[in-house]
Amino acid sequence: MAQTLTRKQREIQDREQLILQTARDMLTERGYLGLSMDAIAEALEYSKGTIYNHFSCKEEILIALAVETMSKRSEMFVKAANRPGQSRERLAGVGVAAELFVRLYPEYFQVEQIIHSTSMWEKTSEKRRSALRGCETRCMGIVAGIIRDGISRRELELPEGASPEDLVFGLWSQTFGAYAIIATSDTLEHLGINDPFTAVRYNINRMLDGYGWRPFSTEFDYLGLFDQLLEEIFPEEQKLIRGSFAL
Amino acid sequence: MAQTLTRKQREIQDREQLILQTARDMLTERGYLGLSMDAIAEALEYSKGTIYNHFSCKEEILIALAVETMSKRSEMFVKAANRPGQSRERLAGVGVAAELFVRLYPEYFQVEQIIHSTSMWEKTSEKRRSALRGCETRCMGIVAGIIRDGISRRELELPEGASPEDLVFGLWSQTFGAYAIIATSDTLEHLGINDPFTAVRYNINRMLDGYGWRPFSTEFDYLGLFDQLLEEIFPEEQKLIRGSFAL
DNA sequence: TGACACTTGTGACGCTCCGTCAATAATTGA
DNA sequence: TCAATTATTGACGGAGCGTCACAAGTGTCA
Repeated sequence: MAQTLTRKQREIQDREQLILQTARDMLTERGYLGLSMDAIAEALEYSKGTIYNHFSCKEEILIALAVETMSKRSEMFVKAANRPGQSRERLAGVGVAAELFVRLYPEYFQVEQIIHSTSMWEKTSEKRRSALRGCETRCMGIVAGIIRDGISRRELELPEGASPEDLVFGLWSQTFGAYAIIATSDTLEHLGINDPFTAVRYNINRMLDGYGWRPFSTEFDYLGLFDQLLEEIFPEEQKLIRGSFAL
Repeated sequence: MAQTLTRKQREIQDREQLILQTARDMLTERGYLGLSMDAIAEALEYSKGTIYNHFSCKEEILIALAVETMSKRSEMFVKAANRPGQSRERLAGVGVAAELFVRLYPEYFQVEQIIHSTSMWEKTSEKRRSALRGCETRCMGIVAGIIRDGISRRELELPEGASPEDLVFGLWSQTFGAYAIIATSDTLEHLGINDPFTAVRYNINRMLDGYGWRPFSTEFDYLGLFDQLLEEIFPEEQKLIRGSFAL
């Protein structure tokens, strides 16, 4: 009985994964408007009611997808930040993780923007919302930790009145903004931006130089380090994006 | 007859504005999901068909709103860039315009994100799409122009392989990302970011310092200049946001 | 002025999708 | 075996989009 019960429960849990996977595929292939509860039910050959037993509304599915993906992201951040080295090198590792992430999960930016922009936020459960916030906080915490490490190692001094979080915000906006622009503009080339990913790396290095974070990008080849870290920390993931440079 | 015809045409044109205004209000008040064609028709006491004579679908209204707003933005950019002075000062003026813009039209970020994220882009007319791209290009061109001016005045040298557009991209991502985050997170304080707008100004200055754009922010009080420019270039608009600091 | 062509406005209609819920089927426990 | 509990179903109501045949309004000219 406990046997059967758990089997059933396992079955249900597996189905939840199945639903999410189907939803993710639909979202990737046919966009937000192509994602419908009826379509998911039909694709999985379950009735709509069953889907609703798992997720109380469409938004719950979306936010669940976001949580799934974001939690992968924070794992990648941890992995990168754990590599020993100078503070700014470690931050470069996190940068690699961030860039790799958007290449592996380009649909995430779609999901995130929809969640935040369509006033669906309120309809979602507090549990999932806080899970998502948790991932966000964790990612930011990792970066803030590296910054504090840099300060204590005297590789970086923040000016009066600036908190590590302000710098985190700078890095966050820079990357988020850039990746969101990259993901939503079909072409940046007509604007004269031929290699946006490199431009992001470059601009961030300039900002860190401006903060006086040593060694400066003039003294150390961070751009070279990037590729090196990519192979070193994420050998598996790296394979997946080989040759898909242009996004 | 020409008389009557033009009166009618004027009437129709006025109605177009009325529709857009109503749509904008609805969007601001009740979010994207609260915006419906039926609701607009009812609010204006016209039938739905009449609304559809103006805009062939909901997305057309959204993109029309975006064009309207973006064109205001590019006007503000022009106004700011025309102020004489050193290149970096002039860029600061554009920064003021950009910040003022998001405070005056916070709903724009919602609209832009929806347009790009819901696969509605394809449904809109090429005419409006290119109008929107035009505004975008214009804004970027202004910034690129200032950068080129800085280079020719020898206040800035770009490193090998970097184009002015790459720096424009950095400024664009930084501001876009920051404002998008500000607009969609209900609170940044719990993350330790108490004054995000100042943080943006600060981070951008650091990036420009990193590029070696003189005078450096250590030599010149750009943060003070910001407030000064706000009063000088946009005295009218400034009044509108008085006291609404926190967004 | 009145008949005719043309433009503009209308709202019922068909369709799709969301989320519900009473009815039905399956599973469990005794 | 059978009653209680739990899971599943799909018809249904409701909301919104976009269409289209028809109605109302406007201008033209004899």
